[in-house]
Amino acid sequence: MSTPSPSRAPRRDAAENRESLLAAARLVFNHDPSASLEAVAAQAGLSRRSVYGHFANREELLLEIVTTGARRVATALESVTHPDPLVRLALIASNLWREVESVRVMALVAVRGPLAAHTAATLGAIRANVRAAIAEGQADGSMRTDLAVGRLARLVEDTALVVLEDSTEHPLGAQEGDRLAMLMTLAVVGLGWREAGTFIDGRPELAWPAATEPDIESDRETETVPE
Amino acid sequence: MSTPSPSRAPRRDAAENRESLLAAARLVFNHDPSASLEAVAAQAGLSRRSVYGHFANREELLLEIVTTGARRVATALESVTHPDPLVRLALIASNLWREVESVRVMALVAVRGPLAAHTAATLGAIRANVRAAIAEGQADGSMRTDLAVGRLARLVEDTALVVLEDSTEHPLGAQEGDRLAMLMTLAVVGLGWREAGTFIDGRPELAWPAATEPDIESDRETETVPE
DNA sequence: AATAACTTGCACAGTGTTGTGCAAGTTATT
DNA sequence: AATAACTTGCACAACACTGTGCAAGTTATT
Repeated sequence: MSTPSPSRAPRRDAAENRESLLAAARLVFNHDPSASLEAVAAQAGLSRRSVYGHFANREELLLEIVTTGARRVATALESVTHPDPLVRLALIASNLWREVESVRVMALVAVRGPLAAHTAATLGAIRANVRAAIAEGQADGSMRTDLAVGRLARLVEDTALVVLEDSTEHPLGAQEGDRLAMLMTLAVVGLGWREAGTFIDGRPELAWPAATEPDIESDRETETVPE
Repeated sequence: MSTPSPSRAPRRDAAENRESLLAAARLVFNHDPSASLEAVAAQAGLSRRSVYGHFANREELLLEIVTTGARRVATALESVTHPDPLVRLALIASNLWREVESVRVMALVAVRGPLAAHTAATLGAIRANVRAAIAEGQADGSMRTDLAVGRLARLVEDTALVVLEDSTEHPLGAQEGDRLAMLMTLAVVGLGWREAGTFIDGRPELAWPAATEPDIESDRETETVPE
């Protein structure tokens, strides 16, 4: 039943085209989530008609992008573990930024749009992780206790998205964005800005990974995040 | 030239219907910004056809809602003046919440959607106000200086919108929302959570206005913002 | 009661999209 | 070189919506 018999192996370029379409869709939808399939196909260098050779409908295409993206982010983030809940949160923020930076708009769609319900399951693990870290931080006194866990968790999430949104219109270097994501997260959970800054600087886990080629731009001051 | 002569005064109910349509549009579009005029008309108890008796097209209707809304908010906020820039920011956040609470989604559309360019002028005054407060706060050491004014200003704005968004899905009492808006704003500009809390509690200007009818639900604790 | 002002319902044109069928073409695989 | 796998272009139906014209109705105003 696995090999009906009178057929041949599927062509390899078909798979490539499928990937082209996915890549094109990521690009185009990241610019305008409600773009037409015509636009996507054009970007992929294919015809609109052929889209339907790979995906049953628009919905399915969209869904594939979003779910694989969500899975990618989820696996990257659920590996984050650290005894200190503040560090854990900061690491989550940092990793999220790195993963999602290049597909910001789609990420927002995935989280906000009608597909939110579908990604909720995949992203549930992350959410749980954030929630747990906050509960722990509230318990040990390192995070604010004037807001309920659930609300605070959502505010933390949304704040991460804010950084993404803002950087969409006002670009930010990878490193600056990384730091900003952490700073904002810490701010929301209750740390004052000096506290947050020294906290980050004091933990090697939160440091920006040293360049592979040693100090190639070590003369560049990065104390502050420029506009 | 003001009264051509062979006509009559316009009917009073027409103006009412126009208002009904605007109210309906606010309601419906606030639920789904891309809803059809059919839906709007139905909500107003009128026919789709009659919409065109009052507005040239969809765009014009949308525009009227957004611009009058923006004007309303702008006039409410530009009157905010206070020597202390922190208080000023908190007041802006607080007033914004009160003005916009009931039309959250439309507010987001007005600020984010394609009409953003149109409202930008109206809301420019507020933005300038926020920016000025931040610059002042940075100068006198009451706000963080690790982020540039422009970026910080945008983050403050976006954070206000986050509170609006979150409260759309997870409703919040008027007073709780008010306080949360202030807390988040202060957090973003650098205050630790205890600092922010005592700051708000220490300024009568930032207190929730006393009920007109004395303590009608005074038994309700509102120290914390529930989920 | 007369009449202008307004509303309504219907029909219709136009637009932009999605999704399908099919015949003819191109291309990878065997 | 044969052939299945894939792409393409075109035509077509369907849908949901916007905007307009018009004749017939209803209602406020005078």
